[in-house]
Amino acid sequence: MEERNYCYKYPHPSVTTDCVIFGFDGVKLKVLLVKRGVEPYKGRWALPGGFLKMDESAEEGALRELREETGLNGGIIRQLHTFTDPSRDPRERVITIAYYALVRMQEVKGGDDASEAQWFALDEIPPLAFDHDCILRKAEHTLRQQIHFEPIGFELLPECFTILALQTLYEAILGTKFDRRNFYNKMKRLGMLDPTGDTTNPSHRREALLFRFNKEKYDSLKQTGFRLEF
Amino acid sequence: MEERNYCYKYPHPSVTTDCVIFGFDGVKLKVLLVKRGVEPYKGRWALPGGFLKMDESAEEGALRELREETGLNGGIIRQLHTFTDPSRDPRERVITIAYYALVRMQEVKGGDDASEAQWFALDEIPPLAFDHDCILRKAEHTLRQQIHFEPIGFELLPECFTILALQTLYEAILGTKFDRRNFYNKMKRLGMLDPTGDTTNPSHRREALLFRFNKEKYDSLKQTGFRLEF
DNA sequence: GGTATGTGGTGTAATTTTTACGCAAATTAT
DNA sequence: ATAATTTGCGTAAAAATTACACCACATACC
Repeated sequence: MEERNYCYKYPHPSVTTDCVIFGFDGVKLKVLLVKRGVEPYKGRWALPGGFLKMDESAEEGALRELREETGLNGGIIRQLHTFTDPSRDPRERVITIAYYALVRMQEVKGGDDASEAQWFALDEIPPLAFDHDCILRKAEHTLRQQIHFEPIGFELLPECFTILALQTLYEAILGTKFDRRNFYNKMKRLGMLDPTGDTTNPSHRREALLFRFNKEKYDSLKQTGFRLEF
Repeated sequence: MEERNYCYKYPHPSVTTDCVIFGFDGVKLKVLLVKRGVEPYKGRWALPGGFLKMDESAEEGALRELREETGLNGGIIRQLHTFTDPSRDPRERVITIAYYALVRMQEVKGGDDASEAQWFALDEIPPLAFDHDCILRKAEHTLRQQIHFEPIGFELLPECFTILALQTLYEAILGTKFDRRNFYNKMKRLGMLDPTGDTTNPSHRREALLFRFNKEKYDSLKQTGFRLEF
């Protein structure tokens, strides 16, 4: 028989965490999904996540599930929203605390053997388990809002990048186009990009300068009441 | 004996909601607190809130608790953050889903007889129960961020207000000072304020024009990719 | 080699927005 | 009446945004 040793005077909901992991392949924004191995929604793609343990905070739980399911380690995750629709899980009352994160795809071993984790472009998302499409849309929206204030975009790029790569990323997130030269000038004027001195390997026509994000400069600018805008 | 009829295979945390209710008295930002009548923290001030029922969403639960504890009815609440520190409640594992809202103090019957609810200025907050001071600080920060994008400030003002009242509110929220004439010009240029034709009663030197927030105009402007800025 | 072509870095003039004020009318205390 | 305050409106200077022009570099092709 099944044991049910945890008893309460009043009913308690289950609590899970889910993570929306964004990546950028140089052209498109991508999201990391895992294939569910158990019911319900067995075989469907879903956001990595799972049940919260009693001795860990939600953030710790989300990071643990992420490590277990995708091999991703550490990194910064941000709380997105808590989804509480009483019928969002067909089994029982489950509320989920959703997080989102931005990672460098380059640093994640793609298509691992054991892992059932896979990157999907945002315009090619398969049907998802539970209300995960709703969570994903909320994360997209929040990312778009957030990028106006904080330089979180740099977390998606390799340490050294060209201005064009940065512009392409911002265009992918915001769904707009910028004038190449104005974008260039704006980034230069903001002064948060340090030239590395290196250039790209000449796969394209002309070599482009590589830059690095200067977080110290950003932090000092932020203190003097400055706003990152796009 | 105490009954414990709700049993699970794995331990479940308790889930509560808490609300940070902001008001504006024309000079300062205020927060609505309630005095706890039960242990733990009996007699201390706390955010209105309570345990989530199994058949209601967190938003519904937060609104219900708000009604029960402060008499406040309806209105818009926004999810703030979910607090999950395993030791944030001395009794057992409790996570809380925090909301915040902006209400017109004028429409709330102040100092009710039965109710133990009371407004406090943000710089005169008493010691709070649990981690409620942490929740409050987070709400302040989020409000400051939010006010840059959405015209939520109008929810704190009476339907008709002077430009000066609006400016005082923005200054109270953001902690800055604006030039009176520039603020005036900016609001006029944005075109979201409709003159009511009326003026204030002449308690002050000169009568001031009363305006009304034009939500339709704001919505149409937002569609054309406009940004509210301060 | 010489020419065409796509890409990368820099500059600049026109326009718009922000900032810093001036000023007069309305109202009230003295 | 006079002084003091508050409100409404305007305007010139500074700064930011926008829309481009221009040339250097690297490759492809003849």
